[in-house]
Amino acid sequence: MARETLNREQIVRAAIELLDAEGIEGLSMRKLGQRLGSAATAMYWHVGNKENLLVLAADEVWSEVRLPDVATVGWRTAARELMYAARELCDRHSWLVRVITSYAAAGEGLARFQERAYETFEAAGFRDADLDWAVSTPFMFVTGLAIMSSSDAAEVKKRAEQDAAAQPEQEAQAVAQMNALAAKYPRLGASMAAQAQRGQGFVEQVDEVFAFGVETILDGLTARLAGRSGASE
Amino acid sequence: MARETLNREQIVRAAIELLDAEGIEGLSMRKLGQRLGSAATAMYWHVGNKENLLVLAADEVWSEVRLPDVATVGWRTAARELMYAARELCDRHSWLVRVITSYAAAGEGLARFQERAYETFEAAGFRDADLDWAVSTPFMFVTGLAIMSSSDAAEVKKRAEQDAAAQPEQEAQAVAQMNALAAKYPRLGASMAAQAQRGQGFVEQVDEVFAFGVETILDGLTARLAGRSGASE
DNA sequence: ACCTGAACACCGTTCAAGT
DNA sequence: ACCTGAACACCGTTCAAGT
Repeated sequence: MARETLNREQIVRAAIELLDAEGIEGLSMRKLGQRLGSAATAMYWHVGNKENLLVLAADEVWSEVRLPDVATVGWRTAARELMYAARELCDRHSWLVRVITSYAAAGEGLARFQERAYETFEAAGFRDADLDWAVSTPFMFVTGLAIMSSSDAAEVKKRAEQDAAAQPEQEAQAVAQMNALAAKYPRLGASMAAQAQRGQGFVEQVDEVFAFGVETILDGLTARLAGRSGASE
Repeated sequence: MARETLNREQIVRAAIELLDAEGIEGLSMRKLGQRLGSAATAMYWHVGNKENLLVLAADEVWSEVRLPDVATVGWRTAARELMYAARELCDRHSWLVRVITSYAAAGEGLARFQERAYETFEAAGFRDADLDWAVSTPFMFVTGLAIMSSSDAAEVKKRAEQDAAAQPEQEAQAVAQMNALAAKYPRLGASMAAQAQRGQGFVEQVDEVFAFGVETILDGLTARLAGRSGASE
């Protein structure tokens, strides 16, 4: 616990702990300062500002991710493993996906991950601009799914349910609106009813949606490769 | 301009205007109150709180979206048009994608859109849980891409560049880091160099990435349909 | 080189009090 | 039923002053 001076690494580590524990809205410079036994404003010297601190934290966690060996498992398995690894990372650090604004603006941790992605899709047979696009497509899907299933989202939902439970009048109104929508939009209603009958909420379904989406995209990429001559090695 | 009392619709409309003009960080209850000529706290009676106001605003803009006629254009075209329409909506309202936490928690505007999506993928031949997943997959991709290319992201980037320009020392450091990454991660470096040579930044590429991703996913869904017996009508 | 404390300009939200 | 104003408990950030 004893330490001479603050440093950047230490601040980033503490920020990640706080983010993991309390989510993106739980991080404030004052709380972080308290955690580090410093004035809230001490961090500005080391990390510039809060936004930059978030970028540093995001890059740091990217380097946790385990990378497949493309040469031994083949491109399709490697691509699948990269997608699952990215999703798992977003799951473990629910705030990560909210920090990612642009993959381009990043450091060592993400670069390492991206390089392996390039290697993977190059092995598949993609070249030049096609290669860029093939790398991007799966990770836009992962990002979108992570946004939907981030625990921030889950927390918002839980809170909404608690509020509703606390105010039975509002709860009843929400149910009435749901029923009205289900009646007006029959396919949506049927899907909701089926999910309710299976006892599946969004959380249970999300793993299956992810698996479906991953295979769909891999199939789609395979189809694009097949649509060319001599593209695959 | 003269009006008797505030109402929910009016508040939501003003919020959308403010959000479109200044982005999600430009919306505050105080500014909104000012715009409406009311006390900042007057809105609480009508919309409960800020989060709920954002949800109402998001649902409102969803009803702007134009829906294709599945019966006349066929499922593949309809699916493509739904994806393009959703992306265009996210482009026009850069804050939308940041408000969407879960598609499930929504109202009339989104329900209308989703119903057409269900209709589209049902026409393609998907049923039951597969239908849910087929509907979800494209929109997770759209969401992910919208996140990356949201003008909030663009603004963050622009601001970073301005900061860098103002502080040439930092600028030089950033360039040095980029070069170091490009050297360490050759495929990434090659891609960056190629993009620079083509004079393409992220903004120019994103339309092409989107087009590629859309066709990839449509191909992937087609492949999944073909993998079954009698699934397609 | 590194840190503190006060200060500035904001936030969302509650709530008694008004009409 | 609807609105106001003051107040509370927060924010991120700057900057002079200290060591």
